[in-house]
Amino acid sequence: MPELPEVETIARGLRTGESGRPALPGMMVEKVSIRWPGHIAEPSIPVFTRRVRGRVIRDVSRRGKFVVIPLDRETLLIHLRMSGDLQVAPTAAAPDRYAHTVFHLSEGWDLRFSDARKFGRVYLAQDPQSVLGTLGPEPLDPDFTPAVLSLRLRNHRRTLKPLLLDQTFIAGLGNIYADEALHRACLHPLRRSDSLRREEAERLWQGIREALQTGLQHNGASIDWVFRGGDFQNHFRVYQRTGEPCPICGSSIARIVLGQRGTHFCPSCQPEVES
DNA sequence: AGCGTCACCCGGACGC
DNA sequence: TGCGTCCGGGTGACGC
Repeated sequence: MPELPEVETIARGLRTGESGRPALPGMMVEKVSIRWPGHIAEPSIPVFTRRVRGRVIRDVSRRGKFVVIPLDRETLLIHLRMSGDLQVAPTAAAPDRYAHTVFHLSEGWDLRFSDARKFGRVYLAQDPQSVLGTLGPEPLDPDFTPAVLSLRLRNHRRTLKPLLLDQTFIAGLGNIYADEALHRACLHPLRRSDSLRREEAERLWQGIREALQTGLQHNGASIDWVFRGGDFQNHFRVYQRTGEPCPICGSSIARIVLGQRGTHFCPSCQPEVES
């Protein structure tokens, strides 16, 4: 489940090049191999194949959990979902069995979208806003102030944890960083969004920023999906630490299910009543 | 309208 | 070995 820090780490690597692999900007897509049609969300496969051919990659960036690749015409948008990974590899090297979509680039290089669980999606859009338009604010953007978060929280009467996972509320958080952010903010995941006092909303803002920035410093977390490099998984405070001691107070980390998602928290640091 | 819940898409991991 | 179950991001259906 690549979330904001993992997607950002992947996007940076593709933009600048890494470990002997070239940077993507400036390279041309000579053709695309689609081994599993379900990967292509839009447009249709024939149209996608035709329109992407001959395009030059201008940049690689990120919006929410999307990898955004502007071409000289149109924009390629890739959502990695659960198990997706993007790698640059020599065309001559055998692709792994999950490389369902492969862009053959200039100079003998591939951009490979490997995705074991096939949840990922590729979009080719004239206007990237048609795909990204519903996303909420970027949590690390300077415009995302505590006041902005506070206002958005009060505009809903929703359970905190599922609200943090709602990409239209805030873009980029997934299960890991939502749990880690709530723990840092000392807020119970069942709290109602409109019940937070100003000081609590500020704590949540801080918790979100700290969790994401710490994840970024560790190049993201490597669990479940094939992702090399990141080691934030060794620094989780609550996520997937059910029964283990809270790093702050030593209490046993609890796990509940909220909105069909495993939710990890410290019952002592994150009391259900106002703190 | 806003909210919560659930099914669905997949296949790896794991328990029995 | 071979089942069954769990997990999860995002979307859409449904009911309140």
